[in-house]
Amino acid sequence: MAKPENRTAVEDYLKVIFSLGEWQEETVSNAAVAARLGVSTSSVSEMARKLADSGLVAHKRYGGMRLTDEGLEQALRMVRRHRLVETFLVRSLGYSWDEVHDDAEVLEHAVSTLMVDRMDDQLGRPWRDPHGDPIPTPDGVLHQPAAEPLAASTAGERRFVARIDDDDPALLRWFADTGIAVDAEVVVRERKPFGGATRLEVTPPGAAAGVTHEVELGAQAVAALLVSLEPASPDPLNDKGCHYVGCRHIGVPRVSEKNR
Amino acid sequence: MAKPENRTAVEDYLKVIFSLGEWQEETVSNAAVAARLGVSTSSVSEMARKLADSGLVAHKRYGGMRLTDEGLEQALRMVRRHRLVETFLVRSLGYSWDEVHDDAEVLEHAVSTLMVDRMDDQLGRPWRDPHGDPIPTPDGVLHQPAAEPLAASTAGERRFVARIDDDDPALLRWFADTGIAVDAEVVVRERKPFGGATRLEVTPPGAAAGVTHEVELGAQAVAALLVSLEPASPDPLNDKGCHYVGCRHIGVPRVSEKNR
DNA sequence: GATAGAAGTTAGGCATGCCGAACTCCGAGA
DNA sequence: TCTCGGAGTTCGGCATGCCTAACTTCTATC
Ligand SMILES: [Mn+2]
Ligand SMILES: [Mn+2]
Ligand SMILES: [Mn+2]
Ligand SMILES: [Mn+2]
Repeated sequence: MAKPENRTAVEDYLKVIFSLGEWQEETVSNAAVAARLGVSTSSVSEMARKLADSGLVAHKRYGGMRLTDEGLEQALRMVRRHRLVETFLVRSLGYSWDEVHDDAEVLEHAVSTLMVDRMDDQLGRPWRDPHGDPIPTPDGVLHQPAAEPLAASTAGERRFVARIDDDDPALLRWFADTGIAVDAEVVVRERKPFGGATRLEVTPPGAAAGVTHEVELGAQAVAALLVSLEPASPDPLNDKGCHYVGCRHIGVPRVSEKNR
Repeated sequence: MAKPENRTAVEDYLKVIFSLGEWQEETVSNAAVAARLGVSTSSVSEMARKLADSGLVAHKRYGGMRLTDEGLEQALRMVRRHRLVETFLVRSLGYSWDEVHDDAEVLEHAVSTLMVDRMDDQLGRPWRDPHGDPIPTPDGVLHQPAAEPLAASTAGERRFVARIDDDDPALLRWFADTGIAVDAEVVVRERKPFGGATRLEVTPPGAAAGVTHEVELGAQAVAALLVSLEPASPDPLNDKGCHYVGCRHIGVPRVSEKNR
């Protein structure tokens, strides 16, 4: 029987460090990683040293840590796996978008590169997952849309839902019920003060023009939405393959086998 | 991040004990398990005690071990996962039959029951995998075809390929080239003595009647083939869902959720 | 029936990854 | 500048699962 070669701990740490580091601009605190992974800070200290020894993170004692280029590359590879798996489960196996995250969390450590390639082929090289999160390219570049929290929008502004936090399945189901999905057009009608509700006029994606309805979102729902000023373009906008204007590129492009 | 809940070691041991135990009729030796898993016999001794403590195997000190009903049920669940995953990789992701085994060996420990169900649905409830190995039913019964080693057939006898050992990818590719596949009809032309070659007349599955060719198999190739006297029936033969005459049923049928 | 060697077990260790408890650093406020 | 509390680290332990080496048991043969 083939041995699983358990790298799942390292892989999970890299993913968390990546996502906590504001896409690796900032240094990440020990405590934040511990909270996200649900482990103790002493465990994080130990792993930080191991990752530093392997050259995956830069770690200053009593300071935080930050991914090295090598660590970033591996983190992006895991993000790609996670999001491709989620997309596959939804599009090819009939999962709903609230069911995929936990399964993907396990599968991302188990799928071979062959399987990743086959899923990618079958899905037609998707560029984002069911929640709008961009899928890093095979050569390790993440196209980061210029999206900001819905909380930053004020009454009267029109936005497009770009990404939806997939942490809470119940919230995702509620969003589905209310027509809030990736690419939905939303106009902020009212923002009640002091953490009050936000009223939106929602045009679900693909709806006939003018088919809108109103939705009232609580703070938790608002926090789960990232919106962009301009809609996503189904086709790439330029030769870099960007689907959003003002898209940032994260990661050191890996030289593919062919180009070497 | 969800924790992987590493039960892969236990799962692999159960599978091996199952397959070595002639479908759990006999007691399995420590050394055989060690050889199959590529671990030392002392590791097997330790695991044997743990499995016995969990009630998954019956283990007599210095004697062999044998699966309990509970252990058999779990082993069959793993076999089902392995073979369904292989079938899925071939039919839905374009793997060839020599590529699937190693990937399935990892994935079988990672797929959720939801994913197993969805794959099963999408594949139309397959009853055997790409190598002809029967897939245990969801309620834990394995329909074991009455197949015997090709080595037991003598010149002049006609057989149908029922199962092909998937251990050696190179051998599988060679079989594919020579038209030997599950459901192929073979007539033994000659058996050379002293471990010599076996000459077969092969009718590949689905070939027009009379389209045959000759193949000469070495001992290793012969050992990889299980053949049956009568062809498999694509549709179930009876209300038990058997696809072969003389099919044996292994495993204690689990009462499904609905029937309880 | 004795006995050597094979088969199985136990003991002691290593590696990973986690924990709580105790210690150390560091910087913000007095 | 001093200090104190929170963040970070180290330490000893636990659990898995594997190993080698030494030991025990079983049995096949004489
Ligand atoms: Mn996810
Ligand atoms: Mn996602
Ligand atoms: Mn297999
Ligand atoms: Mn297998």
